Amino acid sequence: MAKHFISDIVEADLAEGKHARIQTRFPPEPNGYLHIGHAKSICLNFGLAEQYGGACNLRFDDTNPTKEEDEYVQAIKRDVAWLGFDWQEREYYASDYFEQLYEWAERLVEKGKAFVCDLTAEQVREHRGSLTEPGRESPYRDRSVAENLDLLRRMRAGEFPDGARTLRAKIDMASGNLNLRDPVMYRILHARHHRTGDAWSIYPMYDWAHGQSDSIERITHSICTLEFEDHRPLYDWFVAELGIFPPRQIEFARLNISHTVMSKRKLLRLVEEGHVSGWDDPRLPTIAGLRRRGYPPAAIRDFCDRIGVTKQESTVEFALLEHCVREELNRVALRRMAVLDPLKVTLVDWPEGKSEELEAVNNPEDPSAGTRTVRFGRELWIERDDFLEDPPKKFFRLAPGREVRLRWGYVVRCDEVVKNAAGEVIELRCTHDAATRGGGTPDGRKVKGTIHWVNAADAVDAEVRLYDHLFDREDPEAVEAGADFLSALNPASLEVRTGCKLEPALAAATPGERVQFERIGYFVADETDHAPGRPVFNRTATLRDTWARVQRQQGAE
RNA sequence: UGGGGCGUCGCCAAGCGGUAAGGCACGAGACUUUGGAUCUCGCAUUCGGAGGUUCGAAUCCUCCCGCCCCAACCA
Repeated sequence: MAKHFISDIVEADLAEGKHARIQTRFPPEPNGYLHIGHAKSICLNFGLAEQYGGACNLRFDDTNPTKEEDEYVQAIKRDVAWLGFDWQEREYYASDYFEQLYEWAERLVEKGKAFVCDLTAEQVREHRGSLTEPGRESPYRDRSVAENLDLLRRMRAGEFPDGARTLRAKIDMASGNLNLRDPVMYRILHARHHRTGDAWSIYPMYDWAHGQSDSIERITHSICTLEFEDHRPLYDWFVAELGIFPPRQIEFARLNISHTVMSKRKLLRLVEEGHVSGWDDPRLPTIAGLRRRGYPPAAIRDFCDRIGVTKQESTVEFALLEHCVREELNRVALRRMAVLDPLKVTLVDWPEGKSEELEAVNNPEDPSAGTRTVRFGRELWIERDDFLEDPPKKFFRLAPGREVRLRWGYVVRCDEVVKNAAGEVIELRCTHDAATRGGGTPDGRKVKGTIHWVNAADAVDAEVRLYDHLFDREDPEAVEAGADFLSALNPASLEVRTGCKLEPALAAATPGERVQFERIGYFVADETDHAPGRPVFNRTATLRDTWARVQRQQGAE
């Protein structure tokens, strides 16, 4: 795992003997699905624990029953496990600590450090002051301990309606740090909680629950994102007033990636307004989406390792993520042949009804992946892009009178181009060189081009989904004045192809299986729609395409 | 105009007073039965700016500039 300022801190703490072992935690709120930004935090927290011989807890920060659901905790658990991390029996919930939190709240009231406030939400806001002006103290700030205790107990007992009162910490209304201006600890909420049901009518604010939850779990290094830096003095204040175990909070910059959005609010909107098919839409940066897109967990972990951990706000190029995916898949994905846009080839010198079995390598990067047999016959499908009637310079594929090698098959020459009434090419009539079986050229001649193909007699039809960036620009927020990020949606982010031709081995793929379609890209059998009788593949990433670059250069000249 | 944080190559990111790592991207070449992969080579005389300290500064000091976060009974 990479070295960074947080691992430096951990190493120093361990070296000084400040801790015998470290304890971290990943604390999601179960109000949405996890995305790759969370993966950065998961890899960091679980990674540090693993690297330094500590442990990492999975704790759900479920303090707001109006937004949280069990569906989300299930999805989060599945995603963390899929990423390759194990929290063992350490699955905790902030709601498990509600009783302890409440006891501590009474203790602060008794110490005169918290009070029940009757101000409305709007009045609290008015009293808070502004960024440049100090706030004003609540008129209820000096209630007696006895009255505060009585009111707090009645709040808990459910005697008051939602929003009628709050419990507030008594700190400093003049602080330059707004978080210290008598922050709310409890609000009245008659809402059913996904775990505690109707047991509570008051719920702790995140700021009141988080630090204490860390303390209860004896978290040595409480790692969070930059926006909580201002909250640290408050967390430290609570812990000091309570005299409980003090976790050390360390903040790092959250992950941003180009061409996509990462905020839960925006993701929720894309899902709810139907701009994508759901939380697991393969175009989304959600863990579920990346999984369905075919991204291997190892690639995501590698990515999180490479981007580093700093306090610098940054946006990582999508290309780096894609590089990690390709690197992993290149190593492990079996090669298969599939034709996405079929053009018929007939070998006129090949006997009708005759077929041969050829041996094809499964993965040139991994000899242990072995070989498979592919059937070759008189009629074949090739990629329409692999033929050009009037080829430009540097085009190495098929053209009238030209030779090309059919991968693992024979070298063939195009003798005749058949067109329909509209003038479109509908078939190529070719001859093969019998001496080139398997693709070799015994006479030593160079055949520059090699193209993929599928035998028409046993090709399997399939649906293939081609994905591209969900947004058409690096920064989806960089839109015309008055427009929002939805106007940056890429209309071509999904292209569904049907009637694609697959070699038979692909029809047997299991959902979630990742393969390389030779010369095209990496694909995955869709985890929910793919079935033996109805193959459906999603494009994970294209292969690097040097020809496309050459074309761009030629076009630019 | 209050508080907090950050400014090193197109994008990430090392560097912690001794004279700018690495990755991605990009470009050139080699090799190739995937125009894939792989391999070589190139890519910041300069570290937001200006002063200063020092034999020596991205690293220390001063001032300035820019960007981000904070005024939910959200997290």
